[in-house]
Amino acid sequence: MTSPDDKRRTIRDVAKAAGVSISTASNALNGIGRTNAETREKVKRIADELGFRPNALARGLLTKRSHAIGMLTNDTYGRLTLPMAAGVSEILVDHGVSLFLCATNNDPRLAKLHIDALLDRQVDGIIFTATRIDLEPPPELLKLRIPVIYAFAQGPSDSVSFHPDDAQGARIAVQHLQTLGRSRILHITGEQNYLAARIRADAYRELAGSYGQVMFGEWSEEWGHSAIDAVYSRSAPKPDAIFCGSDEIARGVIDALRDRGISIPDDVAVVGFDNWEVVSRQTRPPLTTIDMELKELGHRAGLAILGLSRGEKFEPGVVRLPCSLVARGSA
Amino acid sequence: MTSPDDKRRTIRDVAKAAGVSISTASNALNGIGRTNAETREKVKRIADELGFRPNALARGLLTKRSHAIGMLTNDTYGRLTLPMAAGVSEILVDHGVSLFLCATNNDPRLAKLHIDALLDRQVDGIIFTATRIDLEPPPELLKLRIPVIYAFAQGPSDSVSFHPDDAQGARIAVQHLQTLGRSRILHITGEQNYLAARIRADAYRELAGSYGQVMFGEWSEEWGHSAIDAVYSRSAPKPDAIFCGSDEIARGVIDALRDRGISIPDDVAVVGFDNWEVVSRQTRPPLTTIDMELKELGHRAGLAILGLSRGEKFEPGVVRLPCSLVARGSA
DNA sequence: TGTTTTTGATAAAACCTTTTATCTCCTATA
DNA sequence: TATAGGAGATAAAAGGTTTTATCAAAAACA
Repeated sequence: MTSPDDKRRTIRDVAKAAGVSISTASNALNGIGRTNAETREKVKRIADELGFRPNALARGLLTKRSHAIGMLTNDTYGRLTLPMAAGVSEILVDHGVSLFLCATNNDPRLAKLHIDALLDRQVDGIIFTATRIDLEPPPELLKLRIPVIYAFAQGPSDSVSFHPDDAQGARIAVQHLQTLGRSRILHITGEQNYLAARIRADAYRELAGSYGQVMFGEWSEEWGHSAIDAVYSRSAPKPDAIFCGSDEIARGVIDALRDRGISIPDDVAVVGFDNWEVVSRQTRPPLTTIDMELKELGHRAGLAILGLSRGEKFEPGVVRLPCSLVARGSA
Repeated sequence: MTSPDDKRRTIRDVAKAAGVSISTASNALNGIGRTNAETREKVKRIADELGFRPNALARGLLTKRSHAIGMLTNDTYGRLTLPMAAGVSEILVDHGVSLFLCATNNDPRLAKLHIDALLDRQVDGIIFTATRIDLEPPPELLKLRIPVIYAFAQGPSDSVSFHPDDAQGARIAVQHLQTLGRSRILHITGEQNYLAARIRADAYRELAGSYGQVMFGEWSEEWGHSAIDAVYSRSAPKPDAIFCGSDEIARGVIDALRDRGISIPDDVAVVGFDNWEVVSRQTRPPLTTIDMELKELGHRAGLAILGLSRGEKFEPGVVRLPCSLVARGSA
């Protein structure tokens, strides 16, 4: 005598308890085929009573759809990746699809290992995410039989990628400052070999007028500091607003300005980029900044991979999702 | 005529190409049963040439081991969770086990949804992680047939949990300050209703001597600020060192001390807690702080769940993993 | 030479579902 | 009345693997 909870119930148990065949039980539960409404209800009720849940492995083996997708990411500390993963997950769970998380640490060998494992598990698709747009995805991804979506990363030309609209984000930042009456707007940003930094800088230049000037440097608070030191140690006319390439840079900028007794936003207005709340909420004053809507980006990527895995077609190319401005005290 | 890469190769293809039966192919590939060394090599070679990889669904269906485990987490912004997930993943990938990531957003309904999905997929085990130790895990976890590990979270008494050793972490912080010759050490920390905060505070009190004083507040930079304001607006003797409950608090403390022209570490030494590099590397001076070794915690949790899923036994209870001190400029 | 072991290989069952093809009743039509 | 058609149910195949039981041939033994 074994206890009733000893092992999982199978559809065979349900069928036997309902006094029908396995196929009838399956049809009834899935609501397909020709089934009498009465038996259908009975089977469903009994399945419920027994706590029956179909074995996803068996189902996937037969239907060739595992209802799982893989997400490849190259970072571990996750300021960019995790919001996206949360967005993806939110969409998937609503569709009964689970998410494999694979951290590749930028190691091609590890990436291959993970991709193989995902294929072995018959995932319905793969989302590749990166910490910067212009990062090469692992070559193994290019020739798969399953769909691949690139989020915050650049896929090959016939693939579909989702990026934040960096140019639009830069524009709304500059326009916000101009609406506040600022005309001498400086742009302090990160490394020039980041595509996103160049796109933002270009968009900024289009609007900034003759005063416009871009200072490339690093993605660090320290660089924000030293950039301000540089600006105020030269004789050129001083800015009345600064658009920063990241919240961290903005934090350094704000700290440096405060050290000089410059009032924010009265003397100089500051706008950041990222809306990384742990930074942007903690500056004094709190930082007005650009939000890349990473969770929404995850939503879109999730919907896309679901659609593709069902055979829907998507226009190849880069989809740029609009950024939004979060107004706080600094501008 | 279909192209050779049209679909995945099955073991049947390998068997046919090698001129052996399916069972022989299986035995050869897995190195079990009685197989001639020569045929074994041949089968392996041909499987390799064909790029054969076994279907994990079929294998899991039969062996009842899916070689996948689920990780339940309640946060989305991931400062604590993601390093742990990376640690777990590192261990698992070495053992050919994949990781389902489930973000529950602290929503019990969502947690149940995810747990059910994991069970349907026949995961070999579940790791529950949280953002604070004293957070109730979802009740569904308590009565599963598969093993559950609690990481950074408190399971029932017969379960196995992994926590950072908060008491030891607090002790090495205080001892470090004392080694530097400081005797008036203050403890500024977060909310008292966090168990971790209370444990650290208790350990601190044991060592701090008569000057010892704990200021509970919030886990924010702002609280660090206002705590310093409070300390310096009263007439009591001033501290020569401050042990902070988080790096964010420490950052607020350092900024406030600098505003007052107090030199760090000469006048006041500061130690943080978390080693959240984006904060601790950016303070001026850089922050000496306690690292909870979250990745190592992930390693241990991963090894534990692997062991349990193979039927090994683990002593129930809480395993406390030692923290380490990272010396930078502030103390 | 006849019998028992050992070796190597295989057929078939099993895992749990879904789906196709079949089958049995009934009812409606000619 | 004979036949066609439809409703409802089912047996069986399929999916890809592992494993058990079986089998044939070669080797070892008496």
